[in-house]
Amino acid sequence: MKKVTIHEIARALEIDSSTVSRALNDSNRVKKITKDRILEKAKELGYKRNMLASNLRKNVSNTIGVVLPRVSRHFFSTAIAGIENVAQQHGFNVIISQSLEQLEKEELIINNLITNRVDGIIISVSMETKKGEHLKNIIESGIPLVFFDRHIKDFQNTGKVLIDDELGGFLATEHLIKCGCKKIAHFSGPQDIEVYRNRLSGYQKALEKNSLIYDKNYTFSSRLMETDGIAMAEKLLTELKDVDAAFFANDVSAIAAIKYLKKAGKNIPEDIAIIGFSNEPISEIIEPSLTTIDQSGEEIGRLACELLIQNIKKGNKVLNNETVILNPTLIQRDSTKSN
Amino acid sequence: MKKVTIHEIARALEIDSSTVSRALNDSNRVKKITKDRILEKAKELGYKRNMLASNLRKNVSNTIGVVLPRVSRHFFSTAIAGIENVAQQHGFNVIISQSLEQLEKEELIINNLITNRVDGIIISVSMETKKGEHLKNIIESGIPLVFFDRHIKDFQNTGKVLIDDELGGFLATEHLIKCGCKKIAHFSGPQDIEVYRNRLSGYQKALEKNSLIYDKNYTFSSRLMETDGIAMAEKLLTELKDVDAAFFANDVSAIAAIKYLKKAGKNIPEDIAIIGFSNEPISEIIEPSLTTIDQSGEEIGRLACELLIQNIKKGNKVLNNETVILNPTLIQRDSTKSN
DNA sequence: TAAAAAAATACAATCGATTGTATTTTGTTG
DNA sequence: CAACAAAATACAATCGATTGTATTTTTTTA
Repeated sequence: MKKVTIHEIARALEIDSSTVSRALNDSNRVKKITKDRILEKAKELGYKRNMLASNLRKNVSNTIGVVLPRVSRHFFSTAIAGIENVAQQHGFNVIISQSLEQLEKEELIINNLITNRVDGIIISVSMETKKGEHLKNIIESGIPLVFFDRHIKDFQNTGKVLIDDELGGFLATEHLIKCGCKKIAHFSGPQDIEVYRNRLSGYQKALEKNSLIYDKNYTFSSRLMETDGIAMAEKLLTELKDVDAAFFANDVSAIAAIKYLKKAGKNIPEDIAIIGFSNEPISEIIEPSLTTIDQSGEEIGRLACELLIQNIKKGNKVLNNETVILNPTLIQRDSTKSN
Repeated sequence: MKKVTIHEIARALEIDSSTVSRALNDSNRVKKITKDRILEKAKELGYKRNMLASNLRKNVSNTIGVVLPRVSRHFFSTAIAGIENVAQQHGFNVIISQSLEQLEKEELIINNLITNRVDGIIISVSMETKKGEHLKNIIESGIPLVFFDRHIKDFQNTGKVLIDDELGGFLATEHLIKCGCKKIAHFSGPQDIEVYRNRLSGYQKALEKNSLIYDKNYTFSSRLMETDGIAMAEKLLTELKDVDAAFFANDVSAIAAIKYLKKAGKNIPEDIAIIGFSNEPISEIIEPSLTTIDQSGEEIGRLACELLIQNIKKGNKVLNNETVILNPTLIQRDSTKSN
């Protein structure tokens, strides 16, 4: 097996390996002619720099770790696109890991990123992540951290790029109200997750502003998977017959509910209006197409990565721990009907 | 900033760093009592092993690189799930990179994986990848390589895990025939891509076996994007009025066509039966739900990873370069009607 | 209890690249 | 062309962990 190192090259040319190293890094301490000879020999031998060694010595890794619940969600995959774009522009590699909403997996991943000495971490935490003990390790290891979307409320010393979920919840709810709905149920996610609390709070504010009564018996929490959507639809058909609109905190559950309600003979939006959150691609395909809130994943990814790289470059200096908040937008489709 | 190394621990306990290293690796060359002292001190100081150093010394990276067109496609994200599962079981990390169907990006990624000394690579190549010069580098660097799904036909010295696309095309077409369709159009992808050629060939074989005439004027090629699906639907409404069934080589185009045809007043499957390929989640959501071919991404990922790890463990020995071929299955839904 | 065997620990080289400092070579100038 | 500056190159330490070998300590055995 090939094992070409700078020492191989040095030996072949009868020069010192330090000169080879400098030549390969295009240092001006090496004469042009020597440089050329070295580069040629390197190509000839099929030399590939060993990043492990280089990074160990330089105490960097040139790599950004991205941790998120799952890559298959549209919002996250567009965020990845944004992150990769920016990272590439600055010469960083990106490694992506999925927590699959499991805290234990997230801990493993984080530990792994730390031991692999990534230069920075961008994270959107799992549904099971309440406190951030494992995340504190990141800070203690001196690795810059940026949250995006799902964050931990009181976590200090990190940048954050968030969606104004309260505004999103508000927009969704007010839209339903404008459609003439009077009794609006809200199906939220785990309440120890900031984003879901905020969507709920936006829902409350919209009700309040429009003089509707907030009744906590019309608010539910679940993990918002497909099965949860079905369970909620079932609930709408039985216990919640007076409800004329439902605001789901994500599209997946909203769509599962729509399918179930249709099968049960309900008309959407006439009998019950439905609104989701996230603007997944399927929300456009389902019939009726789903009114939802768009979060601009690409932009959030881009901004998170820019903030992170800014902090990586600052080194030990005071980091930029600002919180950037993006505005979500309402995408009106056929599952709600404004009159 | 903290910078705890085994030497820190060694100094604190006035022992040698080699003993510390062995203790942390649970070697039986260290007395239980010493081990305990070391582990305790390590925890106290917040020690995190530096994988860069460890991997450099051991000449491994414990990491598998995965290269694929895009993580947002359902097939690929399920394949990732399969890969991650197996990798985790064997103690490997996975780093995922997207080529976004661009050869240039794929080359950058590969180079990067090599310099980062990953232990093995799993790849599904981009649409632009015809020859595999950049992939040869992988082999030359002694890194085991496994293709999955999209591969390069004559590439030697690698494992492959493929879908039997010809069978898939055959199943799809024969299903349409069994539904009583007589005139079946096929909308294929770029013909320089193996998988699409194979699906076409399965289509031909099914026609032949059932004594239907293959007419190449009823076969078309495109990149199978949404717009292509619409263009094909348009064609069905005008030039191809005698067609009573259409086999699309992916779901995205099939769904775009269904939407267009419905809008034009066609009944599916009565007026025209439609079948797709891939079993994307939307295919279940659209109305009528789309009959399609499932590729079992999870399994392909799992098998690819198992094969790769097998080869990684073999070290320098002769690798297992078998080609595993998986059978796709027909998922019957409402866009076709068997009688 | 002394010698031999076994266990525990220390020493030192190593992985491959980088980098501060020392030395040699080349170039410039009076 | 001697003297000095500048350029090019060599030397050697280093990053942090691992590991073969040497040494010390403990245990076993005769």
